Amino acid sequence: MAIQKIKGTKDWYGVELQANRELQQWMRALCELYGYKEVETPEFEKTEVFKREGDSSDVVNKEMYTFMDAGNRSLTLRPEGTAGIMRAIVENKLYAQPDLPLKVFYISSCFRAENPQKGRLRLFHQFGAEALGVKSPVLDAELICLAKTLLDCLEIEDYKIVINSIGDSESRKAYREVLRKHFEPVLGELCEDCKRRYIQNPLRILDCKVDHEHPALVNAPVISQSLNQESTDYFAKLRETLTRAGVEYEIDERLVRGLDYYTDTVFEFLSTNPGIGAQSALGGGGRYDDLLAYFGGPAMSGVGFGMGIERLLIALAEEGKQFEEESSCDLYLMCLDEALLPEALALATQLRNWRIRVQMDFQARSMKSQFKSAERSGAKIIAFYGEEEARTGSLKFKNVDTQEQVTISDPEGWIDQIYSWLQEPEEEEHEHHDAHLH
RNA sequence: GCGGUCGUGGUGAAGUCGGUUAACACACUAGAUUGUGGCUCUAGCACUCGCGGGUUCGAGUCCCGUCGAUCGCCCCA
Repeated sequence: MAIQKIKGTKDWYGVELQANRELQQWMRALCELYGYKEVETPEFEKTEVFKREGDSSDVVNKEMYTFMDAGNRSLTLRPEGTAGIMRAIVENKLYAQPDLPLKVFYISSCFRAENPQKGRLRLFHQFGAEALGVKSPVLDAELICLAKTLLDCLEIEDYKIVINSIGDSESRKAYREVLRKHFEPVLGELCEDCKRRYIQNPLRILDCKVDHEHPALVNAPVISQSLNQESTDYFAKLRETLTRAGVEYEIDERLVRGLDYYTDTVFEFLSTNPGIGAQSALGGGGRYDDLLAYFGGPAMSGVGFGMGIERLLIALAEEGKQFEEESSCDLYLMCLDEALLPEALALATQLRNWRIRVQMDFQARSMKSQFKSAERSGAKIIAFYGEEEARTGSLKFKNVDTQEQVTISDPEGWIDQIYSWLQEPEEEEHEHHDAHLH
């Protein structure tokens, strides 16, 4: 059997690749607008970059591609963007700059050993931004604005923003205990998953789908009651700032996120389109107070978010937003005699030197076949090169839309003719291949 | 990692209780039409049904395994 790609990976080509690139252009353009600079870090790092002491998240504990190199060092393919960025910031002392916050962004591939499904691949792409060195709810809000603006620019409409505060690590620890106490009496009535969550991470019981209606869940204490004054004020300020910025959001007291390093602010961008599948989070992020220090940097607080590029693509497709396949050819050169092929290539090269996108036939096939190829290429102009033209040192041009034909012997004249035809905007739609995203 | 569904050409797919030549459509190639396409007509286009094994006189059809896709769980972007 033919060799197949690895499960959960994807080959990119055609319109989908084009759509992906277009997305990335928007990301870079917006980050420039917001003053975030691009950073690129290696695809793999020492395992301890991602795996930190006491980390309970699945992403880190069971979904990493970890292997030993020849020197018996444990290396890991990055499962998320933030950790590598933190390491790079510390290693290169990027934090040592007069103007804080330090604002960076990345577009990178990530690897997670999960079972694939819609919106979840083993090798996927994340766009993320991080801002370090200033702890302010206003900065949290800026990041949310950046992510929101991206979705708006892409014309994604079916989404909502949910936010929450999970407080500092002490508040969270306290809340965990409150929850354990709350659920202890009814533990026997909860599902198997919840019994496990009770031990591992009681916060997760809150968004259980099975026990959703259990009175103990409905009446569960909310985290806001466990927050200290500082965190409560911080969250209030964030809400105020978002409202002032015209950002609509919901508060979800049950929003807890999968990575362990978050403190205070957490947020998610959820697609509300029914076609998105079970993996409806387009992006998410939050504040982290202790991450930079973990890597040996100063005790700087940061905020960041990540967005799944593939998920954005799915959301766009599900909302019926299509990318049009661009024509990649201006002129199709028809060569009518096999003996003239070398000369035809010379002509094509000459035209290409004038920045005209030329495709040509390499087999001197029948005119009919060449016309078909020309049509498929999307070229607005066809140039004929056969015995007659070779004899007179000329080229015959045909305007595909108007059927107009002229024979021109002077190369300067060729260029003038081609440019004049190409610059005329053709109103009539000439078979624009509607490009679906999948 | 676990569970459901699925796997036939370049594409969409038909294939009846296992029965011998794998339908149909689109696309593609060639010709009708030897320097002007998009219409029409004609012809061609799957030594083989994801892969491996088994049952059988006979398997695309049944069984087992495996790989992959898809949907969901867990979890996450």
